[in-house]
Amino acid sequence: MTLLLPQVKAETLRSQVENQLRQAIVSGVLTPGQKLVERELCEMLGVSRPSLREALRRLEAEKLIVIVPHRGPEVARMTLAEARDLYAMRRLLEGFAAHEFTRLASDEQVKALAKAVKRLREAGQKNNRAGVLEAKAEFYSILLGGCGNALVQEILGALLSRVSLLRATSLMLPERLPQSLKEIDAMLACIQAQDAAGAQKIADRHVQNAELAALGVFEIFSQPSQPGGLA
Amino acid sequence: MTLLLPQVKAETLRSQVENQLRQAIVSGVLTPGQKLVERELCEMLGVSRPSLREALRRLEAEKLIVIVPHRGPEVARMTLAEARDLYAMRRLLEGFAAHEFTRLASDEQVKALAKAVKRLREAGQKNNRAGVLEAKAEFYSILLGGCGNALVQEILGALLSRVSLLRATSLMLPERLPQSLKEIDAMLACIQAQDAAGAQKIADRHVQNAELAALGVFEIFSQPSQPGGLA
DNA sequence: ATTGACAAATTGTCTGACAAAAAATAGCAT
DNA sequence: ATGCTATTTTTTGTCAGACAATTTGTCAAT
Repeated sequence: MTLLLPQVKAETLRSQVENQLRQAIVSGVLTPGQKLVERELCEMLGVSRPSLREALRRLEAEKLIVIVPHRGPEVARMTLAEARDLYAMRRLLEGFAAHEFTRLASDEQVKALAKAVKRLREAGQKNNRAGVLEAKAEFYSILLGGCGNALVQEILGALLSRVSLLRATSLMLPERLPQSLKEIDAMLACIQAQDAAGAQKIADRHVQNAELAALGVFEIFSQPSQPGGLA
Repeated sequence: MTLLLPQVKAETLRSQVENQLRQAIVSGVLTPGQKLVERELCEMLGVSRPSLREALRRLEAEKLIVIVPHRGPEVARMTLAEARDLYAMRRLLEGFAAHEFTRLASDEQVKALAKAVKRLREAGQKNNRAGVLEAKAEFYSILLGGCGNALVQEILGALLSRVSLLRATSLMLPERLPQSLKEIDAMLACIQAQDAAGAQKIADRHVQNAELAALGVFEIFSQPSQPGGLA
């Protein structure tokens, strides 16, 4: 009789901690290079050390944090080389996803994608930052969900999380959005025209342009990575 | 004065446990679907539950094990669909690696690759199973190390671990080795001839053929996945 | 055979503890 | 004051023990 709407939690405490920390990292509340002290996080999140440490291990495996033995965890920092590698992977994987989506997606999925693009454009015109991010997430969700390969979804999802370790990306949005929208429109057109190769090429170039924009400001925001700075 | 060869451990206990379990899984000592009971593993490895559980979380993030809340961890099983997705990724990533290796590798790296191929062929002729696996690992290590993208190395490494969850791969070796060697030889030839596109194409086809061989025997070894078998 | 209640086993989580390593501090010599 | 060394403090790595919640296994009753 006690079952009207149970199943509301169903989530283990550890996974909640994991999600909170992940969210804090990708949203920039915890910044790259920031040291994470276990005891502080425990108090902050209201959990015990074992639960916290298990969550940290997951995030470490995702490369969102780095744990040096006996020195503790800190939010991962990305070097320029790592950023380049990451964008190269994105080009490969997003190109693949666009190609396969074109081949395999149902009419409904294509329509849903078009709808997401429309919402993206509207949010962009209104300068609605949160709306843009949301619509973009929706766009990726549909694209990856419809490309017929769950692994791409999994891997690219992890990569996109890591992208947020570059402070550049969120700052990049304003200027590049119009150009970005044009590229996405072109991609959608190819998809609707069943031009898989074209969609792939555009997706590839889209990421390439995003890379140029992001890495362009990389130097400016370059964190004091190694203590080798000379006078 | 007590320092002739310290630094032998330098490794945290948790990471040792992690490595031992990973090794046990990829080598088939722990078989897909096998239930892993925490207490048993603790006794077996001589560590406490917290250390073990942290190691399990890492392996869970690598998708080598699955942990269902309140039901505990077990060695991951791969469905046919997952295997297909995985091979599609391998085609993409190994093709990319071959392409970039051709472009970027130094003469020394190309020579080292040729040497690894030679060792692979010799081990194959002697029917030396362990030698083949070792040479193949060496081959991949050089290829990925020389492709100029550490991320590919990281991701493909994880994928190759998962491949061993298909019992097929190790059993597949005997018959397909000659054909496999021919393909690798051809790839090496393209690399030496600076034909990046050719090397990529061959790498792609190589993985495709491996997929056919592996998935061909998939049905035979198909584990009792879901309890939905009807009479 | 199916169902249901009960018992056993296992996981999720917490507390407390301690050695070892790293970081911070103080003290000393220059 | 500056730089180096030694000591204290902090933090992590690891363990033991405990307990509630949940799943799994057992067994009787219909």
